[in-house]
Amino acid sequence: MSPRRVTLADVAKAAGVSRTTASLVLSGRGRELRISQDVEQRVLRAAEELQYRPNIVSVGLRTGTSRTIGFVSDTVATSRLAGDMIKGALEAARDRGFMLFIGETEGDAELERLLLQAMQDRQVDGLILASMFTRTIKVPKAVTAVPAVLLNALPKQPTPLPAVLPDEVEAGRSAARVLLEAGHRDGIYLIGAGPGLRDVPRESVAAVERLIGIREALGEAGVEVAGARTCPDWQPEHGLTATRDLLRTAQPRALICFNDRIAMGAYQALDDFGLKVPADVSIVSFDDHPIASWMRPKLTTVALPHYDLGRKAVDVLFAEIERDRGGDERAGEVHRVPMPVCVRDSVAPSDEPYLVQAARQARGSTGKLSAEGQPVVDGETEG
Amino acid sequence: MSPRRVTLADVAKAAGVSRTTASLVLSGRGRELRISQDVEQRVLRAAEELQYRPNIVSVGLRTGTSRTIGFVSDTVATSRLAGDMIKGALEAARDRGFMLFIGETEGDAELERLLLQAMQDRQVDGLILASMFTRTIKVPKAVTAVPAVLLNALPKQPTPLPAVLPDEVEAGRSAARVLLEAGHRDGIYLIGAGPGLRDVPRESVAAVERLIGIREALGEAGVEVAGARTCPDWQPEHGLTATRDLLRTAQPRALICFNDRIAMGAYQALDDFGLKVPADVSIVSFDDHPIASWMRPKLTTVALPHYDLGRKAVDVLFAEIERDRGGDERAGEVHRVPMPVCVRDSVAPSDEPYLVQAARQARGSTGKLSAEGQPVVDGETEG
DNA sequence: ATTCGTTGCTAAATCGGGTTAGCGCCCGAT
DNA sequence: ATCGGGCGCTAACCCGATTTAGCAACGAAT
Repeated sequence: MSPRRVTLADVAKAAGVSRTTASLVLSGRGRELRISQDVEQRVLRAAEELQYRPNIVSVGLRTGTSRTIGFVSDTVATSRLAGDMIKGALEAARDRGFMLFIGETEGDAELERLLLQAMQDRQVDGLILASMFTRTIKVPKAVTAVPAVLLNALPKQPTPLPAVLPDEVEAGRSAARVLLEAGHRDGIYLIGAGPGLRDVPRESVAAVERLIGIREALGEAGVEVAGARTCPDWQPEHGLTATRDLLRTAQPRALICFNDRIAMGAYQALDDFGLKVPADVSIVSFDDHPIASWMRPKLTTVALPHYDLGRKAVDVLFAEIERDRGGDERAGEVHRVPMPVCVRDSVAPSDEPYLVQAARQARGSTGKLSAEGQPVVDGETEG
Repeated sequence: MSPRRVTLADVAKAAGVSRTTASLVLSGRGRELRISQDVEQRVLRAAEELQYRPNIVSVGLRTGTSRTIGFVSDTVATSRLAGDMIKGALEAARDRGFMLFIGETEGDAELERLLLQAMQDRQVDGLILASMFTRTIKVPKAVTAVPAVLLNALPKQPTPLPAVLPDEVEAGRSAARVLLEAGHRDGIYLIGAGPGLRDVPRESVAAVERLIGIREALGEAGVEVAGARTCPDWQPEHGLTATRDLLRTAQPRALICFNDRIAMGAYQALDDFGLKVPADVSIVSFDDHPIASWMRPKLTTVALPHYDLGRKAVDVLFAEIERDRGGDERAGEVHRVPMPVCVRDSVAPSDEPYLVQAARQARGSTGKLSAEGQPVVDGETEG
């Protein structure tokens, strides 16, 4: 085995002082407690020479702190997307000298309970409860004992826990703006969700919020969504069939795909119909999945800021730990992290001059409106 | 704040016994140390009623164990591929009641040193040193103090550390076998590396080993590689250009791509030349990247068993911890984890009857051999 | 009646630090 | 000379467990 670790007692002996004195010097309280310069120097020298490092387990026992935070997620560690969340959290924690415990629950409540217990048995200073995709979660009551933050998730019941989430509404606005700024005003279709706020996959917070943003930004520009196809699950094959279906009856000039996997299917459907991206159809999407930069042409997409989410969660958690120490009570705020646009090659300027578009729109040759003012989509109106 | 945790002293008081007795009963040594049935029952009941859980930090201080292992990698947590490695490790550790510290070094030696220190300060029971892609690494000397295992990596200097790696040679054989069993004997080309063992990307252990396996399996069947294109980096664009280059001069019947990203590029190149997968050209690849099941047709590929690698690393680490306790010395073994074939839709049977192939081969119309018995590839022979 | 051995339990030390209370000592003031 | 007080340091307790050494009570053997 290895040689025994150097302890505070070793340092004290080497410096010819008591453990107390050594402890005071090394924790920086020497000045305050009137330790002489001479002794201070001796202790510091001894610690340096012996390469003393305090045993955090011991400190933890005495002070109740472990310089460790627990990162519990449903399955975040596994997905590349969300792996970046861990990376962000890891680095933010490291900046403060903290380590991360990682745990996955697989959505199993019992496992989650066990995991939270195991972490509290190890005296974690705080917890991050992360979700792989944005949604509402039931907060286990075990977390009340320790400062905690929700990451990429909203509490199902009202709790005083802060939450950190991507700013999906603003992302929706960004996506719309990308098309508007390229001059698109007509033939903009949605693939994956919409046109109504209820036309979304089950439990998808992101879908609703993106949709709101899209409709706001388009609405402010006086542009209507020409139509939409909802996908039950946001996988490439659904993007493929939905887009194929669309192309049989419509001639889109631009697609807003609700994520990159759907966009991948859309690319293929367009290819099947002999349409070129972006010359014939511009595409903007969400997530910035790694695949987005592999597709040809490279996909313009509004990125999920996983890394930033992870960092932010740790920042918020430390604030939470701080105020827990202070004894303050405060309600859980919701923090939104901006989603940046990754401009790549899938959006081209609309070649149709603005005035022509406007005239066409006035004549109502596309983007017909139903009685309720909602775009008519293949006979279905928003519910 | 929360109510104080229940301690052993609380349990002892409730049961009307000393802390010692409570400890003995709860650690299962009651029988052995002649504690009466009555007292045993009282302690167990008290612990149950108070919901006692031992404080692992305290146990750690006394026993020097923390029921925790450290998982240090260059950047493993971030990549989806390798995220599964963590998942496997996580679950294997959990099965034994252990938690995982995660750390990323980004290849920075100083950061690595700090991280290993931070973990040892927290009394980890063992370390897993993981690499994102298979390669040789310099083992930091800080790890000698604690049991450790290399994951997806080989030590640069000889060390007594065990290593866990994917069985790439056998994977190469598997890939070749997939084609052979589909009846392919001619026009098999490699994209990404080869044909010689030195025609590989820098530092790529996987390339060399896959190549060995491929050549062995083909050789045993009396089949020669028809040609190869080496890629400096295994990205889709390189697969695209390499395959395009190949198609200008050759008519492959099957491609062995050295990973799925290359295969993705190959698909596109074949499409450019109007060739269909698998009708015109069969493709088999390596890694089972998520993209493999999104491609159309779905890609047949030999999977990197990330999950199993993670599990295996933990198993080997526990064996290592065990023998460290026993005081045994043993040299670091290399453990190989099988890479399973994912049969999907990119390989079709060769439509050429076996006898015709054999006859053609006998006439030497393809697969010419150089003097050294190596296939001639566009004027370059193996070095 | 003393000695010895079990039986069934507990006091006390230990791990490695943090923290409180207070001990000598020297100096200046009364 | 005596007292008070700042200075510089340390003894001792604490955190929550494990573990060693040993104590009382009782019965059996000498």
